Amino acid sequence: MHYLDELNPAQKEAVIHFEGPALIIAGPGSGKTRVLTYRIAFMLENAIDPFHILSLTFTNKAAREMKERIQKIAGREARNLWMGTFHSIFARILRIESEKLGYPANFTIYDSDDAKSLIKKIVKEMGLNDKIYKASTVYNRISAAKNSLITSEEYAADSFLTAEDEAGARPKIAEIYSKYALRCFQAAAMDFDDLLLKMYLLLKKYPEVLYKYQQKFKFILIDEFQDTNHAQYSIVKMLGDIYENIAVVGDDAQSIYAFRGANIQNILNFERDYPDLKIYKLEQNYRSTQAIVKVANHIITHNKSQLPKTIWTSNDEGEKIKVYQAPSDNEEGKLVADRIFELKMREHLYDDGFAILYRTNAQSRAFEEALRRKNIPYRVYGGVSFYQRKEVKDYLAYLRLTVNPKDEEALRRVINYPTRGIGKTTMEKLSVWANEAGSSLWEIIMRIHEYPLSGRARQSLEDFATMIRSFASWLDKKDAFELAEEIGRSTGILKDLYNDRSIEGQSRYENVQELLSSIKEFTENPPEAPEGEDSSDTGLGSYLQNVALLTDMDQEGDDVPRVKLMTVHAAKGLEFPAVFVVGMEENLFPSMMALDSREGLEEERRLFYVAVTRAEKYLHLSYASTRFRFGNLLYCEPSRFIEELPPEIVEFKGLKSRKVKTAAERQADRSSQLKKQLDKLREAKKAGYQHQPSDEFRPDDPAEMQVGMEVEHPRFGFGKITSMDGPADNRIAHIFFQKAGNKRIMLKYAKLHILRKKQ
DNA sequence: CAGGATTCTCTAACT
DNA sequence: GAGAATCCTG
Repeated sequence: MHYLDELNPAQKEAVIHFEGPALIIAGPGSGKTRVLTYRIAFMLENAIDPFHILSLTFTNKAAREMKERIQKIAGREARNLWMGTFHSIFARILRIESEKLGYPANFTIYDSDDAKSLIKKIVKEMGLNDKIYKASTVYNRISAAKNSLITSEEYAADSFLTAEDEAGARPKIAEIYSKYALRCFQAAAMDFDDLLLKMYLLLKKYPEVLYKYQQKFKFILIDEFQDTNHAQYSIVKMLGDIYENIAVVGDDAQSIYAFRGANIQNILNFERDYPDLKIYKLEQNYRSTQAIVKVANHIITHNKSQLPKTIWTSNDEGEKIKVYQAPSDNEEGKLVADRIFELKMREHLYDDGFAILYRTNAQSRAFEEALRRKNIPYRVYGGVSFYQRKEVKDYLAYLRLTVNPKDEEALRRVINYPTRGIGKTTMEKLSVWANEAGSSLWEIIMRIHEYPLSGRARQSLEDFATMIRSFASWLDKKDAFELAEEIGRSTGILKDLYNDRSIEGQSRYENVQELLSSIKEFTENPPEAPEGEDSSDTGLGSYLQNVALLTDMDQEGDDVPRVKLMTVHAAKGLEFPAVFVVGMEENLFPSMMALDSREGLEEERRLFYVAVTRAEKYLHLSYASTRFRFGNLLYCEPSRFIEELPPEIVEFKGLKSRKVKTAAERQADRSSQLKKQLDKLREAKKAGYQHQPSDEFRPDDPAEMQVGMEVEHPRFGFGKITSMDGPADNRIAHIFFQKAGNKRIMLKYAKLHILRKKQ
């Protein structure tokens, strides 16, 4: 049978019309991957050169699997396809074209920890309050700018952005951004977002480079198009501008990355940008039972707008969807473990047929414990990933430094680990000199004899530099594994970790061993490169390029079947016979952060839709009435999403009534004690700091307030009244707070304590 | 300067 | 309640 005959008419259409712009709207379980694979296979069959095909996916795993499937149909030719994530493909091109941007080909990729740590340092150096300029806040702001293709210069010149920052009492963000960009450049490093921004700038600035890749990628395919952001779309649009052979596959109902700048509008823009666009709709679901499809369709109708489509299935009706209530988060864990055990016995499922999906990584704990108790093997995906562990990062930092000694984050991480007498004071001196000279720390160390530094510290620095350089001299002679082992030995980190015989110490040592064996795996089995490219590159540099963009999901599969635990986000694109969506509570799913806006809530609902549509046969939802969060016990109410389920196909287990609280009751809950605590924390977070009222704080009579007084506010801290206005019965004071900046305070509500009458 | 003790902070998702 | 940051002491 020819593979095209496996397709339904809609799928077939989408496969065989491979020229010109195409939008394939693919509902969950509608054979999207199959269409993409066959489309490429069909192209190869029709004499399209694989070197001319670029296929972009969201995970490395998806790319790898697709490539394998294409190889099965089309043969070896398939390895010449360019297939990968946006980030990894662009990183590859940027390495080739690096010198145009003034970067070396061996540039480092900073992960978000590296980026935040650098931002933190810059904030400190600028003498700013790190409570207001929190690394994560600043990072997010810079990241959003980059994903909108705004460089640091453009940012500083953009009056809207800077006005926003000033209104948020963070006027220095533009300055931090430009310093950050400079420091990354000096360190020969790019962060995740740079891989997009710099790629865009490269194509924009060098028409000949653009032309080269336009000619190379005559056919472009994009998976999960609903989750692309502005930068990604702009780049692809440029690349496809000559031939317009762009096929995108996506589902607006599964758009769950708006928080990262993903833009559903991209789908609409796409229609606008390509008027002769062909649209295909894949509406038949092959994955799930009728019950599950019905529930999913019903969920999504609560959202206001979406592209019209009707998902249907010819599968069996299947079991009703079950909803469980548990008294606490731990009980929820037990309950789910029990159900898994039961279902496994009753339906003869394997452990890897089960997935537990939650909203936040922190929720995994209760389930891990319960599964362990029942001896059910499981694996947690995501969370603190393997590559984020301290010992792994330390080890990798040595490897990074060997390849790129300018890498400031790597240098700082290991310059005194294991301890070699290079302390804080020395590092501060180095920083100052580096800033003065506008160069990297490494370059200062190279010329340390030109700087006034006393004997011991200087000797240590020189020894350190000699060691790193000796590693570097092995780069072309040893493969990644040999060199990594050598580095572990001569730096003493392997011994250091081995000597710690505590439980945690042993696990750290094991992690490092696992890292080493994954490096060995890489050298024995380097990822297949297209013909003509250096495919035998098993060196350290090549390994690091690979590892920087790996995620937890890309880790090797298991020998034993295991229950899978992950966030709903991580489950995108996956399917399981039995799915448990847990923690179905207000403020958790939907997340508290999302409740402020309609868009936020609708994204949560799409997320729920994604969770539900992962299930093939059995779908279970659960929630807990109490839960530990923030170290204290919270009373929880069921998620509004539970309320929205169609009652006729839902079974409520062990519940007195399926009635969930009314809006009024919900409002009442909102003012409960614990809620207040959380709200307070949230506000403090917004303001960027938390003021602790002093002991003698007591509110004074508002009538006494006058211009020029110094006052204390329980939240904003200390400040001075600069002016007052408003009618006598509603005086509004303008107060300049030392930390919070200017505020307008309504005297009749605010609690103010007078510190000094007038100066 | 190092290592231990203590305090602080954070819990939304991912490349 | 964990992990990081900071403080404290030898």
